[in-house]
Amino acid sequence: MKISAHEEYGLRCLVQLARAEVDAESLTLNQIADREGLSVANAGKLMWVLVKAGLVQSQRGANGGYTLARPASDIRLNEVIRILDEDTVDRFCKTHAGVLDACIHTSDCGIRPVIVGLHEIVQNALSEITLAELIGSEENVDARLHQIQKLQSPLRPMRSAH
Amino acid sequence: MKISAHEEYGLRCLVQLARAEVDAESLTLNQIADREGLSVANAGKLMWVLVKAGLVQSQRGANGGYTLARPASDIRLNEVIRILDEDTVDRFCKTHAGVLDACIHTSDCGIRPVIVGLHEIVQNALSEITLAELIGSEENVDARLHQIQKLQSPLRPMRSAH
DNA sequence: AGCATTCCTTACTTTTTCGTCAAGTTTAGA
DNA sequence: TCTAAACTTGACGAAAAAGTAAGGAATGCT
Repeated sequence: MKISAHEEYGLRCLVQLARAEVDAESLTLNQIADREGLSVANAGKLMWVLVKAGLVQSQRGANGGYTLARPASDIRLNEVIRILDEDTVDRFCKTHAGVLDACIHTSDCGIRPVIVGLHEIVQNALSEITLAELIGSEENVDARLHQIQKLQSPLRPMRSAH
Repeated sequence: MKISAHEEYGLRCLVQLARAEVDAESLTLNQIADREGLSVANAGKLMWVLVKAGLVQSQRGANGGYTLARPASDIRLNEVIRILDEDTVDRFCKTHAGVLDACIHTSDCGIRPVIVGLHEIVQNALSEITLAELIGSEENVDARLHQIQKLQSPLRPMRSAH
């Protein structure tokens, strides 16, 4: 259960754009790559994904650059992650079926809902955070995260099934 | 934000052992591999990780096999995932620092707490589920997951920082 | 004791993912 | 129109993950 390089880098680039938005500036590819320690080519490919998804606007030519398509306060992290994931969505049992062609658990599978449910939980948590909230100081972001986490109340155990 | 093959397969094997525990039986490697559609070699490697971590007990020789080291109702999924992750833990900014040696955000980073916080949220959700709860019917497991998800109350927005 | 069964361990091959390079296309300004 | 800045795209090579194979060691049964 880890976050991929694509996801993290994409998120970082968006945060840079969110910071630039405060001053109504646009960022060039070189600026973004520099600030995030990425190669220009890699950052370019990453930005293209975000542009294609409609999250970022690009302006070509001299004095061009990238800007957020919407205010940072309107962009929620679940949308960002969904875009950067893209391909990994929709393959639950299908890809991890092992040697078999079809999932061996098609009839009554205890694993599938766990996989799906976990993704839902993560998406749910992410939808509570906007890009704008990430440009604050580290302490603020940290506090925000723990605020979300605390609200997961303790649960009554479920009766054993069978 | 996806689950690796290791994690899913490992979880599946544990569920098989949990089912066998109900009848106080032990499962051989071939049985596990068969039921999960994995190659024997691959399942063997997987089981070895679980044995080493103390989650599973193994008995060599004729009539040998694998059994859970503890009752399934005592094994929570966060522990399972943590074991199967192992190597991916503890590398937040460090591994994804891009071209640079050190994280470019060491001073005041908005991304790091997000990465860490997300893992905590996932671990939190997982700690509410035990292996025993996964051997029920698919509907029960699904209901259980949504029960957890529902308890994430809506949050008040955090004031913008700066 | 010897044999069959089963787990344990190491090394290797295949596949996927990640990152980079290089060439091409579009735009803005002099 | 010409030039430079900037984005776009596809192909390539390196690194990591996933899966495979084979030999070794322990246990129980006859």
